[in-house]
Amino acid sequence: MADSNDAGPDKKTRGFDYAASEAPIFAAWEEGGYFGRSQGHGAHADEAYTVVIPPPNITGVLHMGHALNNTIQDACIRRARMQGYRTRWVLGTDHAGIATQTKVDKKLADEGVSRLEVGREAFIEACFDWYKEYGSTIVRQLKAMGCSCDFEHEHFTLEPAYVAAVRKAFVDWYHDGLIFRGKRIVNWCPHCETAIADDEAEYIDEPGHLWYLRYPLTEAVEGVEYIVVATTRPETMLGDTGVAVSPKDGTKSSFVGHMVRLPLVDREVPVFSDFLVDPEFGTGFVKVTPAHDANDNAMGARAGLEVINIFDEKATVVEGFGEFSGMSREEARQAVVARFDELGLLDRVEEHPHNVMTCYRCHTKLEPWLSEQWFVAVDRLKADAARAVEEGAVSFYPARWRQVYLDWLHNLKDWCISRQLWWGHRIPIFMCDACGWEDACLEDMSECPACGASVRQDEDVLDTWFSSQLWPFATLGWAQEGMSAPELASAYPTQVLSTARDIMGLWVARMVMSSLYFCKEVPFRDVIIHPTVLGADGKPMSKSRGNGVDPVRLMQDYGADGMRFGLLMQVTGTQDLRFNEEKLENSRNFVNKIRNAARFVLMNLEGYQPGSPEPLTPADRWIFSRLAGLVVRLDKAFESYEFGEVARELSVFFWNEFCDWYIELSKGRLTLGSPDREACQRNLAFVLDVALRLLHPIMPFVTEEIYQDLQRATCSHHASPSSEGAGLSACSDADPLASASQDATEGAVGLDGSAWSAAIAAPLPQPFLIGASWPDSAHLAAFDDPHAERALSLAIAVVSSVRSARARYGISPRTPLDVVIKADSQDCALLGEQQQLICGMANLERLSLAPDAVKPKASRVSLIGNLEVYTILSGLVDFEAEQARLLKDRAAALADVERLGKKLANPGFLAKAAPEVIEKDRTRHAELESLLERIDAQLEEIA
RNA sequence: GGGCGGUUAGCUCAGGGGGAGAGCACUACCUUGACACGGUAGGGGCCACAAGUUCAAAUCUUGUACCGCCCACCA
Repeated sequence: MADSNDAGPDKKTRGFDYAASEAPIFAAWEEGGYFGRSQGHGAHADEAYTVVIPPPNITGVLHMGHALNNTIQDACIRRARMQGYRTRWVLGTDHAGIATQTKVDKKLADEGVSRLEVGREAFIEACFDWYKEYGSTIVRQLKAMGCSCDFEHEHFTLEPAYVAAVRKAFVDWYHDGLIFRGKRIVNWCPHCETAIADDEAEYIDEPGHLWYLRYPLTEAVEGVEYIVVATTRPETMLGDTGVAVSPKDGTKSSFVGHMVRLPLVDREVPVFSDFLVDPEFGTGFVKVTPAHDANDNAMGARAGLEVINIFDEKATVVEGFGEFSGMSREEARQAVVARFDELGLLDRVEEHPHNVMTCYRCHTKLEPWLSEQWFVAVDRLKADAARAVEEGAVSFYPARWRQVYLDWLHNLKDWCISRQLWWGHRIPIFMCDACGWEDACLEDMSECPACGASVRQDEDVLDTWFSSQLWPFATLGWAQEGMSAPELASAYPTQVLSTARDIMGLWVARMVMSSLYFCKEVPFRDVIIHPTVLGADGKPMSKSRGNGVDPVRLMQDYGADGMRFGLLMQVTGTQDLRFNEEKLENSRNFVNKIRNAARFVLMNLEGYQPGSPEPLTPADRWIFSRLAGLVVRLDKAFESYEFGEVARELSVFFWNEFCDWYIELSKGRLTLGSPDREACQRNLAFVLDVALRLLHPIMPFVTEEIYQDLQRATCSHHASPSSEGAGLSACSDADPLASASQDATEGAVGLDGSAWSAAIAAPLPQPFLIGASWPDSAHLAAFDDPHAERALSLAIAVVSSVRSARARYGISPRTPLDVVIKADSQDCALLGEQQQLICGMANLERLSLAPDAVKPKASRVSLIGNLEVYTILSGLVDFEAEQARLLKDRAAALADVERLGKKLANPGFLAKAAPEVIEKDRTRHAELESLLERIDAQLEEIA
């Protein structure tokens, strides 16, 4: 079939059609109305929990970063929904100015027309067409992932309400003096013919040269007739209007105030000093070109230098420069250098690798270019944005991003917001050429309010981030109703924002700035900066590297659940995430394990009688206690957004505790006629039910599917298969939760019963797990049982040691064995309670326990803490192997005894260590010593 | 040039002041009525290096090396 090509060579292709099983579940949620603002229940019924999605670009398709980020958000929102918050995950896409314009440009070019030929209006129409055709791709992919966004209210940064919001923001800032027009150096892309923000520029390392040029002084200074400047861009000398030296450089102070005669252009320019000059670099003399370098511009402004622009918008030398006029940047460079050489003014040339700024879209080298642009003055805004974080109104996870955010703000300069594009929010500035009137207007203007002449609107559009910064509140009705919009009044600020670190400043900080200004409120409480997903080679995924992985393919191969779990498992505090597909195999296997465990439980529920879970056996008490502890740990991990921790806890509990031990221990109790079969059924159903709830935020599909089956299987009335949904209808009046809840209200229910119902029962029976309640750790705490946990861990150790003995001596698991355990009376009692359990799991004929037991003949000993476990080996025993094993154990024990002995003989340790630590080490030392003695005794017996 | 992160089993990575962990891979056994995308039992590591703090360091501090990311005005 089709999957044979792109599946890896060593991949086991099972061909399970995950999409076919997941899609109907998603459809059922959608029909059930779970994706809008949820109603809320329980303690948090009045609290809103809102998340806004970082709007994907309409040019984008789902990549691994999205997959991770949206899994994180969905996990948060699903858990919150289950906890009873009134949740809503706001969805939408970004018009992505340059990115989209580039795509549409290309599309038109393929059709043989240019943007300029079709005109502005038609071009924008073509962009909207493009959006309609491709913009929803990523939304479909989010659905495939199981994301529980509010799909019915999808936003777009160029929808009418959003356009109004952007316009209002611009007008308000303009009238408050925060937006101004200025002639400044911007990063200009001569290919796209637009300004590019600093953050949008990409740096590439390039081999280059440092040209040393001689500038003759108009009169010699201390016998020196010319000075030498070093430059990587000799062509810009055409626009030089000064030469700067460092004020710290005493050797050059005598030049300050003198003039040099600039070659080629016959211009006299002054030598002056400025702190920006690094005396160590080059010759210490810096040519200053105020029109073509940001630093030079700053220095020029301080020194009052003339600003001479030598390039037009295509970076071609403008008129007035003789032979150089009309040349490209590159031609001009060659020509200038050649002329200097001819004139004997080229001092020398050095190799000089350097960073050059390139356009992130077309990778043309950017030209620092003086042009008229609109700016946002950030000083006032950034102070508030910094304070919000300093005072804890916004928290970062992991916390160290806080400093990165503050540093970014600290270094923030005025923000160039105008772009010379067509696709985007057009700047709402209207100008009258007749009388000079100008204003920012909410409504389009056609005639001048001052003189009645016709007005024109600024041609430029706004930087995409200008609109993105309004995202959290522009999507909630701000433009129309301000802060009294229902969603803003009741559900703002949003709870958590999850994003990649590369847009920390670009987007996160700007949202804080704009929200504080317009809403007088932070936009979100918590910011999750998730790890960057890297390729298997540890490098960022990219097409050119070919190390990319397609999440859509991953969902085909591992299911959405498998991908989600596998991704979250790899989220650990701080790191980049080197994506490891093996982990997905692992989580797919986990999904399979869950399915099979559920199948086991379900196939054993015949004759199920509803009722409360009762911890009757040590195993029951143990698994209930583990479950109670699990919920506490999960809550803590979720609250600190430690998703890897969440995934690991779930896996250990479900697989290593529930499946490996509890289910195995249940098997004997489930045989027909077993006295506690019904209790065991209820307990299994209970643990499975709680586990499904805990797993659901990460693995929504399987858990929902099983939940449906579990409800049906535990439904006492075998309720009528209803007509709703595609086979997912629930028997709502007979699910285990409803039954439990009824039991509880009938009174006279024991502690455990009420704990169950309080812990998991929703106020109303929930037909879908997505709407069921999150287990309450406070109520489950009634199941906490350290005694049972210790008892089971002891029993597990005994069983493992017997199995180990079998494995070493090749004794079949089916051969029953006799075991003698020597233990103190306390442990004897503990193990005595679990005689049945141990015999069952280890397949023992007889198990005897006594404080004074002696080693039986032909037995193999294993020592667990204070226990001596003698497995009687009736069959063939290889005593040499046994001796080797004992010798190895002895060496290990001896090393530990010596180390601990030294420690305990250390007066410093005894004086300063915590008493409980000393006590623990003493105990362990004693244990080890007795272990050694016993090993020696064994060795003697064998020898 | 600044800042941050990483260096732990063959591989990918958790953990984190007092007995080295997981998954994969590997070895042996097991097709047992949930699951071979499985089970049981194993083998495998002076936790990058060096100094320091401490009674005690894989864990804290500092430094070094290497890998990676982010920011920056070196003409």
